[in-house]
Amino acid sequence: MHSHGKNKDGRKLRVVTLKSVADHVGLTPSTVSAVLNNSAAARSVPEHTKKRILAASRELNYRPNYLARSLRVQRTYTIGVIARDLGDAYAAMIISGIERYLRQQSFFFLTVAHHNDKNLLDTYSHILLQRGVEGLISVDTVLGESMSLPTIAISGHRSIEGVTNILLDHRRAASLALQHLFDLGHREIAFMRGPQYSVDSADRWNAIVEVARHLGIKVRPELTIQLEGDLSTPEVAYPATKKFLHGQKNPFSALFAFNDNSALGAISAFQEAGMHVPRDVSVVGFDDIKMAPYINPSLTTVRQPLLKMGEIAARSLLGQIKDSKEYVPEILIEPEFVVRKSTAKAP
Amino acid sequence: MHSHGKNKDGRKLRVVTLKSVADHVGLTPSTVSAVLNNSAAARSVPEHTKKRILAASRELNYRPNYLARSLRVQRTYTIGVIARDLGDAYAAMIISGIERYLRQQSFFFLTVAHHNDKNLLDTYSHILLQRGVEGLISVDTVLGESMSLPTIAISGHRSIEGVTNILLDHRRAASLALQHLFDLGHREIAFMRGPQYSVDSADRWNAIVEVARHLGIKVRPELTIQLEGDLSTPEVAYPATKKFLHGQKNPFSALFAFNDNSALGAISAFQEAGMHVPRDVSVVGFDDIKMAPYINPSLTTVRQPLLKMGEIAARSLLGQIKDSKEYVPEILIEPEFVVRKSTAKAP
DNA sequence: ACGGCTTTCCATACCGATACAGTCCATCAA
DNA sequence: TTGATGGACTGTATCGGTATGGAAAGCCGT
Repeated sequence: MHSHGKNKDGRKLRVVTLKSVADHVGLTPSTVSAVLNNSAAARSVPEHTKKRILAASRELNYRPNYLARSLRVQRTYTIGVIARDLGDAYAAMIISGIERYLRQQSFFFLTVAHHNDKNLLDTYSHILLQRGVEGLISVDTVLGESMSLPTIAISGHRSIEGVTNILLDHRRAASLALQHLFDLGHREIAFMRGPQYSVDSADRWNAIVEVARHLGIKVRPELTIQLEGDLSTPEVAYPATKKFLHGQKNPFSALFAFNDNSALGAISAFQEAGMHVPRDVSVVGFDDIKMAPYINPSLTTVRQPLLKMGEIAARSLLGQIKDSKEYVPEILIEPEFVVRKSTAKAP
Repeated sequence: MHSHGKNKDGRKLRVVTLKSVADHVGLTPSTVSAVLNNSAAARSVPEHTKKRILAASRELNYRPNYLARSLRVQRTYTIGVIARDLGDAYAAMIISGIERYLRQQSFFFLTVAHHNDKNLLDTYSHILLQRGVEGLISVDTVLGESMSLPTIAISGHRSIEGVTNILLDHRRAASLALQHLFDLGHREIAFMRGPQYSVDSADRWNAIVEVARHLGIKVRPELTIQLEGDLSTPEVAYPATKKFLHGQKNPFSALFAFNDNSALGAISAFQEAGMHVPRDVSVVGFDDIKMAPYINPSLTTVRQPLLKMGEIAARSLLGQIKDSKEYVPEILIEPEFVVRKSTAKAP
């Protein structure tokens, strides 16, 4: 049996505590603490004593107890991250971006996934609070009213007093995609609408409608594919597209998919129906996932800088926590457009 | 400006503490604590008093301070998850599986990413310890010697006293893939070798070599593609495969890729070189990522149940922590084989 | 009337740190 | 001799809970 921090008797192994360091140098915990934290009181401690303390602390390999310290100073250097699901690439990339920034700032994070369950979301918000997180980042999640902590919502799409919204400039995204298709001569374009639960869906859709009108492109209900289900797999779009194709009378020469995954599902369906992409139908994706250049045909898509969005969220949150920077209600992220081989001149 | 847990004067908002509940019912914190925790001492508290306390606690919306309680009882109900990178699908799926199990058990987890940096890994192990995690799960990471906590290594591939290794049965995986190719008539097969840093690489390779010998398939150095870099994108394999094809004299009719991503990169390279998959060359992947059925051609692959592996890791860890179950040195996970359209009869 | 037994609740120590007021001693000026 | 000053620490409260040995009050039997 392994020791697991206890000795053979099953008793807890004595850990190095502030007191043990103090005993070791023949001083009190107060003094040692003052020196180790280089606090105001440490000014009156002579250099040689400081050296002794530091040496002992290193020798004994002292590590302050996080719980005790946090309890005392009321800081945890921890934030909470709330996402729908941790397995999909969207959340994973954002979390990765968050991690990248937090790492530099020596913050940590607790992650929870609410799986579209309102109760779970509520419970988790409370538990995270209880655990002393100093701020929250939510990912593609509608939050309840007014959090009692600094909060950043990534693609939260709901303005809540005190919550900073980080969102992609969907108008610009729609504009990039549609202008590209327009320039290639496409006029009859099919569109995908994301599922209700994704808060990105509505904004994206509104932007599309607006930009389309501006360009004189019609958004026909018959040419609209409504998605339902898990966006993190092409599966979401494959059957929907098949159904859409079945008995489709209106001609169309392009599809603006909801994301790269759904683009992939749709392309599968098109190819199966004997349509060639991009000769017969052009397809534009959204996200620019890592695979996008390597699928066949490589995907023209709107790049959403997820890693960056995560980083910006973390930076902005810590700005409020550490430097008590004023909160800004909204941060718009600029998408890029990547032209590859899934789009071509309209036939 | 939002309130953020403080009132307008910037003073801390009074939180509901055990003491405030006690004051409210005219008892002491001890009594209230005993009742709320239904501890041994609560047996001697009469029913009506208990009711009063419970009611007050609910009315005031009392939530015990996690830090204080944890400090006292020396439990945090938190584990640490150590991965290389959080952005790639491999880690994301495993973490998702971990989350799924922890959720049921009301445990939480802190995540750290070491980015192949040995120092960072060491630092993080210590910080996680310091933060009182009750156990660790590492993902595709070589750990140092003997952790002082219950530890599960997913694809850690190194036997360390006290650490439970969870790993895919690579022999079985290789056998499934190679037997399939063999049955299709392939004899000259190209193989990919994963990068050094991934601890999965070596085991996988050894399994391949062994199974190949058993089947009478030659593993030629000239038909081996060594990968370096980020495994989470097809990019890792595309240039390597191009280079491999360039001036390749030995004929081959199939490729066993390192994972689905690299399979995708390789297929891209093949197609660009005018080779048709699977007519000219069959490709077998590894992992069965969500896209696998939807890429073109859909991918024949070894399915690695990542979600399940995460769950099993979490279950096994909590088994040791909560129920002090005996630790087992190794848990072997069975792969499945999924036949799709990237493999065909040898030409 | 008095020791013993319940019943009901409380005082206190403790977890491991930090913050701040206070003590003790030496030195120095008046 | 006395008071002031400064240097080098220490004592104690505190963060917000939990565990445990008592303690006060009432009742009972003899």
